[in-house]
Amino acid sequence: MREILKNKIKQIIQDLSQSEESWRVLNSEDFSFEVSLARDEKFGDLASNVAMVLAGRLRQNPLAVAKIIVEKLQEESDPRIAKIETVLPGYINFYFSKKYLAEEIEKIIKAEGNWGKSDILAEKRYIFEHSSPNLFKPFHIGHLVNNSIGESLARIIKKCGADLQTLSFPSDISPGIAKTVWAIKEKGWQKEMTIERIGQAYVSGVAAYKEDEAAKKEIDKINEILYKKEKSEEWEIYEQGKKMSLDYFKTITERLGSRFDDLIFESEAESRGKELVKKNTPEIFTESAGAIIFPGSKYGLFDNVFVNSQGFGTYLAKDLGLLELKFERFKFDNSVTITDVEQREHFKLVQKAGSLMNGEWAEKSEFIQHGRLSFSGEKISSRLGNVPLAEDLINKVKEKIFAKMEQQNFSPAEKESIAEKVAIGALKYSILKSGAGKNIVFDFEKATSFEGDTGPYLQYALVRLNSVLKNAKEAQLEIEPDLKERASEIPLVEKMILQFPLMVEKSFSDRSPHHLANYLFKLSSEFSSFYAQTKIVDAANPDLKNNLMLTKALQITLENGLELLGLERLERM
RNA sequence: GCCCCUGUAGUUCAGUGGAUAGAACAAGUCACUCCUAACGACUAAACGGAAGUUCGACUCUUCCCGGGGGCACCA
Repeated sequence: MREILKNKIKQIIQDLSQSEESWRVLNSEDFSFEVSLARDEKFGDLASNVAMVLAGRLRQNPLAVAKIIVEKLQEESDPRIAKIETVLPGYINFYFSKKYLAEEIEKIIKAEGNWGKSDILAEKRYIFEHSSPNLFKPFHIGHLVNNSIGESLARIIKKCGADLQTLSFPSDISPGIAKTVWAIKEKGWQKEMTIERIGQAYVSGVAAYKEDEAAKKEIDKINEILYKKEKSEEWEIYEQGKKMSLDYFKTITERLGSRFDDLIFESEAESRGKELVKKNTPEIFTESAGAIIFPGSKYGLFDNVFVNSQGFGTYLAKDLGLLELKFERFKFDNSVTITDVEQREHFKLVQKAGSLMNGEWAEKSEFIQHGRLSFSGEKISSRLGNVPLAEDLINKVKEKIFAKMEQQNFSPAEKESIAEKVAIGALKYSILKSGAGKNIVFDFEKATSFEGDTGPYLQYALVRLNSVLKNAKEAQLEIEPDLKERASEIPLVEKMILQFPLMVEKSFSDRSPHHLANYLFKLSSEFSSFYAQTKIVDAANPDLKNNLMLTKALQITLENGLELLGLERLERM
């Protein structure tokens, strides 16, 4: 509809610039105007600033310009538009007709799971890399942020029509891993290795490396063994730990709702990256103090080591190797990688170095960042290191939900399943509701509160929608289109539904699901008001059929929306 | 020190150069025998500072102040 109106207005301006003397100035000039969603119900449904954009050029009063355009617009009537008005300082506001809205609602119900789909990325192939774990290190809440945003963006990109594959890049080789292997061996834990013990070993290995000279030497030796893949006791510990860490990674990411189409390991990328660096020295890289560095300072960045003086690739070389591996293994138009902001500058380096080797690599690769977490209020205890583990946080939230559900009669299994979905939903939503690149202040009380702008609020709205529809079914009220116009005013929530696809696209173009999250919250909130005012399942209500259609369309919108955020949908809670 | 990001109610966040800067939580008030109150209605409360560009700036530019990140062998 926006496009239709915009084109009509364009046509009018073109005609006027040919017929009217005073409009001739516009002829060759480039100007851009908008037909956008009205920001408030009072301003209609769509609004255009075209008159204000033109007024300056025409040296005419914006309102007068608006009136001329509206006059032309009204020459042929459109059944979809009920009213067009001009308002100071020069806006043109459009109001949808009831008929148009009823038709749109019907389309949504027909589209069902496809509602919200767009084709802005049709025919495009994407690979999306997120949730890359450090094997041998615990999956902490930083990973939770990466996973929540990454998973949601991946789903949004798919919804925009792209053919998308997901990828994760587990770190399975690094000095940190050597420290962990050393500690496992030292403690004799290889016989009874657990994921918990691996986490503890990482912490004590790191400490020993700093404080104990002898340990440092042994660890450096182990590091070499691991990089060179030498058969040894340490290598066996490593393999066992790697498998266990990887299984754990799969378990936790599946619990969060993610599955990966493929994994590329850092060890593989390391050897590839190292070769690349060596091959391009001294043309692109240079030797310095026994290491090979990329002279980023030549390009306004900074110098950093790609291959260290021991001859091992640092993570910069690994990411370079990964670039080559991606292009070798996958066919795609765009590759997106999401990492923590602390890596922002480093990826500029990788991208610059990559572009010097192969222009296509940099052109088709995009590196985006999510914000960091900090804490306020109650501290979440951490069993390992100083960052709380994702699992501990989820479980802590679950406890609060169990407490809240005490009075309700759910079977233990049902209770468990609801608590799990609500807990993960609460955490994910608290991450997704603010801009993806912004730092998040993680307040335990707020992140786990179930009131207001929260995941559970959205899930609860859906539960209510489902419940209303169930009641309607039991009362044998059919959901069917009714061409009779609504007797009452169109509720705001009905108009808001139409914005859903726009929010999906906006979330994609800003690479941030928060637009969708905020929209779904506003939609749910508006529905809650409607629900409080209107008894929907009421055979005596003249708008019964319209209300049932609306409820169904809302259910579809919220279901599809929650799916895109990666929140689980619930029948009851 | 240099580079990048950021600064909106008490708090946590929204806000395509345009119409009265929106929410949520906390505070205060009300409602609640009715499709699940994890709900609804209402009140009070904010653009870090200074210049500039513009018909018009929270939004763009510059400077200052505050917060975060990066700057050589960790990722």
